[in-house]
Amino acid sequence: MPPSRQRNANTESVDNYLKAILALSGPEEQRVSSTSLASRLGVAPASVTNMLQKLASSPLPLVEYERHRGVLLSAAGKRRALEVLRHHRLIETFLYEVLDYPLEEVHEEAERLEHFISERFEERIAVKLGHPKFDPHGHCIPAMDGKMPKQTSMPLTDLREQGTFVVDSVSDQDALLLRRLRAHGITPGARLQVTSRPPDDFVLRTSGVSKALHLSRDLAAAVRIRSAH
Amino acid sequence: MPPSRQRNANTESVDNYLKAILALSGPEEQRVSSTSLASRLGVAPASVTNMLQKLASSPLPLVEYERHRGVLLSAAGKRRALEVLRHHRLIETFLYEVLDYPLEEVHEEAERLEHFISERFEERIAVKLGHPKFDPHGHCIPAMDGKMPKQTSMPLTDLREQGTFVVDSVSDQDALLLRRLRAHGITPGARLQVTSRPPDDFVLRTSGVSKALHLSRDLAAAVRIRSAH
DNA sequence: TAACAGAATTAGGTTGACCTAAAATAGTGA
DNA sequence: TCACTATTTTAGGTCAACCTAATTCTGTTA
Ligand SMILES: [Mn+2]
Ligand SMILES: [Mn+2]
Ligand SMILES: [Mn+2]
Ligand SMILES: [Mn+2]
Repeated sequence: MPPSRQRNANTESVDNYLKAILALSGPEEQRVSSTSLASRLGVAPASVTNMLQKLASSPLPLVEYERHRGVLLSAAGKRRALEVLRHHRLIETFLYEVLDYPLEEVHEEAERLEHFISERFEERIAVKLGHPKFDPHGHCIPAMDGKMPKQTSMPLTDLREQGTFVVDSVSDQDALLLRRLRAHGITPGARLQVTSRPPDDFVLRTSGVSKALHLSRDLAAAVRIRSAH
Repeated sequence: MPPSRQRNANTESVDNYLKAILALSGPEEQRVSSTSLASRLGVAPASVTNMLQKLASSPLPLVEYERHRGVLLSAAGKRRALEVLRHHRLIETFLYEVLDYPLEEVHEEAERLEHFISERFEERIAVKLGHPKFDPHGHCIPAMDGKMPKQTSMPLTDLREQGTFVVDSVSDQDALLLRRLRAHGITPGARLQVTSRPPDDFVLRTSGVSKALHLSRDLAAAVRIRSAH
């Protein structure tokens, strides 16, 4: 038999599918289409269909799947997805806080390691970090029991009015965008004064800086904000 | 194409073969047989033959292989094996020093993670640890350029005379043995007074302890000693 | 309501890493 | 030197995770 490294008989690939479904189904837990999964995972749609059929028809199904109508995580699938997400975000925090990684490099490393650390490793870095609630991008870290508070932030690009806000989080998906945001002082917790009428244009002022700055749409799309309490 | 995670197109499996060949060929770099590899790696001999043929016949061969006469690492193969061994031992040291793992648990975790950390991760933990020369079992850590000082220690079971020695290193292969050794105070650096005529019997006295202790042969085989300078 | 576009699935590969069983080879000692 | 045994290799699988190309389904729009 081939070696089963994973405790739950989950492979790296399976975990990545589950995480992708969790991310794409959003807070309302909508069904996720094969194509959206394919494009997020960088595989062919046919590969997705295959995998979904397998995940749905195992003894303990990880997804609910109906042909032509997309997938949803089952209870077991969601549990596992949150476990992997916890790994991911704890590792990111660890790399940033303990190993002094630059913010834009933590994601790629975490994307790999999340699948291979033991429960002991997870627990040890959590203790070392003082059981953090947020990762360095501002994303919240699922608790050990899978609990995660509801999102209260909104995408900067959804903003319809001027005002002062706080950067809630930045997307970890694109290292380049992330570096550009950081260069502009846009990191979680930073104060943002939006001085133009979105969504056409994003003219803002950050914390101490007097010069206004203009954000391109793709940069703005990577930022979530909340009211400046 | 399947995703190529590894920088050198080396897979986890290939790395494990290279490391096993390095370990089994010993300081004299003797040829290694298929069966010894099979038993160390826990795979069928036929699988080993297959893999060796592949490793030997790639554009940049990682091993020198002749049917029925065993394998040797090529220069490239040895370089890679030492790189992975460096990962392994740095990770062990890191788990022990920074994450407070018990000694007997570091090996298993390192055995997995060694294949998945980046060069950046390697460099960062090395810095954090102050570029350590030895892992917590007392094994020496290959330098970045692959250099490693010659072994000067000997197996406790090779001892033919009484005397006082220092524990050089303990084997990391068996967690249970390791725990028993630790319970007896036998850890790298400990002083050992051997009071019986080996190799029949291993009666010893450790550092502060007055009571003599009798070591079984399998425990003794897991210990390497050097003269108490 | 029929046709069509786009989404999704099926059919039929490939590749890596393993397996078992059968065949071949090499070293040994009668 | 010949036969026997232990080692090693070959032959012919499996399984996971991917692929492309062909086919089928669905929701919309003429
Ligand atoms: Mn991943
Ligand atoms: Mn993150
Ligand atoms: Mn390994
Ligand atoms: Mn070690």
